[in-house]
Amino acid sequence: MKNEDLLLLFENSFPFFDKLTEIESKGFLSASQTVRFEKGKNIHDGNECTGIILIKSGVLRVYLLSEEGKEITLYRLFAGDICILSASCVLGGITFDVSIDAEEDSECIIVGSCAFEDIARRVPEAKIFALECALTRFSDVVWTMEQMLFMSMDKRLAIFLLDEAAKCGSDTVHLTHDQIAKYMGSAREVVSRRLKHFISEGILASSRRDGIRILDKKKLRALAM
Amino acid sequence: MKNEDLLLLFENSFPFFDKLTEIESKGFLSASQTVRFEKGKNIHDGNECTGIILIKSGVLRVYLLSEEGKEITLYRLFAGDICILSASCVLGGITFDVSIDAEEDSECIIVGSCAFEDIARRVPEAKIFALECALTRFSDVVWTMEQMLFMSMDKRLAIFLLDEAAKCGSDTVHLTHDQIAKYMGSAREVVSRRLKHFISEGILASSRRDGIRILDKKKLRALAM
DNA sequence: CGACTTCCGTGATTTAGTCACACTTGACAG
DNA sequence: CTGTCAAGTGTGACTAAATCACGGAAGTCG
Repeated sequence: MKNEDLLLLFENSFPFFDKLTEIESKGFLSASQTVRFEKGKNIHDGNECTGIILIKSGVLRVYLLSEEGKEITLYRLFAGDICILSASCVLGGITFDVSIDAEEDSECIIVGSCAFEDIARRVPEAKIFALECALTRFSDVVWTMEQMLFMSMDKRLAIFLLDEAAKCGSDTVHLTHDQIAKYMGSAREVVSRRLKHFISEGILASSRRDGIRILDKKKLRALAM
Repeated sequence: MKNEDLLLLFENSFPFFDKLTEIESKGFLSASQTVRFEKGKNIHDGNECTGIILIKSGVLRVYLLSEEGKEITLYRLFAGDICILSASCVLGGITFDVSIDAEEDSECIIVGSCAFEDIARRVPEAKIFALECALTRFSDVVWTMEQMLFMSMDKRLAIFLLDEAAKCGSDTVHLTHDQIAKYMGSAREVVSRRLKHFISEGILASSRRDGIRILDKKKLRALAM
């Protein structure tokens, strides 16, 4: 990637970028590297401080991982989004660890956390940006939590499928039951059974080749209410 | 409360306070009022923007409330703590609502959100302070979430009781089963049954008058691991 | 065509949450 | 010193969800 392109991208992605001195922005650029992750690959596992990740293309999944291997997806990040929790060391007050996987083949730019930390110390706008970025994720997490606690499996599944269909602009969702379970913090068997139930009601159709297709969006929406 | 005392309190509680001009700090003071809440009273219900709450004494409980009346406690605030989510309007990116109750008779100072918003716009340090404050709560919420998802009821209850005992510096916890259930996002019956189980194992003793007393801290700690 | 992997289906069991109702305890008015 | 009342607790029956333990189908590749 050419340096001018990178500069342009940073100007668009980081609102504080025009507050930096020439030296600072050069340092910022030189601490950045473009990285490709193939689908399914782990990007960050909570131990080291990977740095700030800017997603150029693809999808990243940010999740909690328990010692026993159970997962719950906190949120997902798409092209243009910025992942700040992979650089939690630059944020005072974050005491938990997340894991991050590439959900699709993804191209990202990683800004080393030290470089960012240095900027954040000197430029309040940069610090504010990072904190605000983290805070929008706070909202995502609370939404996930509310779903888990207050909604039935059927409702959550209906919401998930509708969301997913809307996101990829099609009525068909290409995900395995196991993936869905992990997004929802549930178990594959549970998802399978609920899906089977939906299919028997004529709401969905499913095949290995074609994935899960939504037949009756109205009924599904009614379930999601 | 005398104005000088309030000033001193603010200087100690808000690290950005010495960055304010005389006019700003006067405005800040005049937007503040001391309020007493009696035990059990609701302080904030998510709709209006109450303002920033500084706890002088007592305990506040911050929780999510579902439409059906189900609750989960996110965290609790004690003397010296600052509640920022009651002024979520000053934080960009917070899209959820919390409810807040006084868990004990509490004395608080409430700073009007408009006044704070005004300061935050002008003084980066104030904004950073508010965001960082919110972020430490983010960590609390994730911890709560991890407990709910990854731990058994017995383990969570053991952790809760040990925490509680440590907090009040005694081996006896004075809470009803219903309160405990609400802290843990569970149901009273479940808590009752698990407590009964603990009692039958000789880990706890319980009476209406004296509350729940921890007899065998070692066993309880083993359960909490 | 096997051999293999990934994904899915299903029953049995356990844990947790929900519902309905009865019992105990302590407070306090009469 | 009782009745009455509310708050807190105990318990069984039921449902939802998670977990365990399989076995079977469908695609993949040597």
